[in-house]
Amino acid sequence: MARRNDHSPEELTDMATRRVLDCLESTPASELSLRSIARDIGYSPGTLINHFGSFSLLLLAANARTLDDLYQTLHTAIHTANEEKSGLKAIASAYLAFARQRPNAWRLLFELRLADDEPLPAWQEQRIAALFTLLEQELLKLKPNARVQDCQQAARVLWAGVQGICQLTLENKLFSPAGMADDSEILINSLLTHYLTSWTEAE
Amino acid sequence: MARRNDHSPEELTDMATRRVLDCLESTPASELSLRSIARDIGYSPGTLINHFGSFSLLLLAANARTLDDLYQTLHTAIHTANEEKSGLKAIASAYLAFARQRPNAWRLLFELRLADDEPLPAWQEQRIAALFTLLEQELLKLKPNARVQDCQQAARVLWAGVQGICQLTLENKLFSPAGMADDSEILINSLLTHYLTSWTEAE
DNA sequence: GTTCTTAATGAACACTGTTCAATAACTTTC
DNA sequence: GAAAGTTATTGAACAGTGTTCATTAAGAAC
Repeated sequence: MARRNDHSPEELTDMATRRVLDCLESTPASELSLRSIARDIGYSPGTLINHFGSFSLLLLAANARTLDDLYQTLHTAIHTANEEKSGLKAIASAYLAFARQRPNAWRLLFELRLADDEPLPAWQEQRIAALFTLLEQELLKLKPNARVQDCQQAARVLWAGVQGICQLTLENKLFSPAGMADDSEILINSLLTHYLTSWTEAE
Repeated sequence: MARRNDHSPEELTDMATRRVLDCLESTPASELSLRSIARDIGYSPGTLINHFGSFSLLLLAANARTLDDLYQTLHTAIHTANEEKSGLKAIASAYLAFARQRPNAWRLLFELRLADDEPLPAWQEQRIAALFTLLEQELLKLKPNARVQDCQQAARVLWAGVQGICQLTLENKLFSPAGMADDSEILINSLLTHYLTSWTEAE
């Protein structure tokens, strides 16, 4: 067969990544396949490989969409903060809700490991940096005289901590004994409250 | 071919799981295959399926060994604690060292997701419960009048938090800006110090 | 020594991601 | 407008995957 030209490259990217995310609504990432995605959008496997470079890079392109959605979600969540619920807690809640609502797409964000000779593209790093900036700004509000480096560090500790809680609860790997409050919302709240109490007071 | 009987079932389990862990020393879990493991130990793929039930369950059996090693490591680490380094920090350090030393085996502990109709076997849950107990005991030492449920909850928050830090640094996904102290040891220390400062004082 | 049980197998199945020569539709040149 | 050049798309082939299953023969039971 020969060139068809009934979709532009941008349209192809859009169709393929959208199809990936649609599948992830009901199917774990491990059950996706290049061939089924190609079949679904009416192209051959080779076409997708030509376009994205590899199946992994197609998934990475889908991750970019997820990251954009996530950024939007967290960004608007900040405005739901009030005197009882700090911006950071609002962000964390929104993050947990996002992970719960789209567990497969969210997991793929962290599961996907590229080959060592394929470094993470710059556009992906920028998206993640933007997320961290969101956190750092909130931390600075909480402790206006904090050093920039301390905010950066605390942002990473909290991010990783919340990430761990979301992940382990999603996978049911916290094995909470009966009688223990184990809603991840409560665990996250405990993490933020205790950490920030000491962090804002320190020094 | 017919039955060989030159290895007992226990020996077969031992050979196969050991081979899996040996491979993980130099190869990520995603590159393992049932067929290569079978080839390496001189059996057919079908034999391993007969014995373990599926490739995933073979990996799960390998995870059991890793969990046992991890428990031993953490258990002995407690004794390195002194007045400057609490038992919890000693455990966290040992945990990080373990993850760094055997990243592929450590990752497999969390990556492996069984089908929904294959619940985690009891012997696996017991191993994980033992790890949590280790933490809860240390927390009780730190705050002798704490309620059991609070120790259980704090153990899970800290475990998940340390887990998140280990994972994200191992995957290089914290994108630490220049000038920020980003050694995971420091991040973990920040998490434990701040969280525990507030937690032990609370109420 | 014969029957019964069962561990182990190779072949088959339906997949997978990736490569690549062949193709035909567009684009450019004359 | 026709010929030459470019390139998106393809099907077929490749080497691999996990799993199933009838067939086999060694060991156990009688």
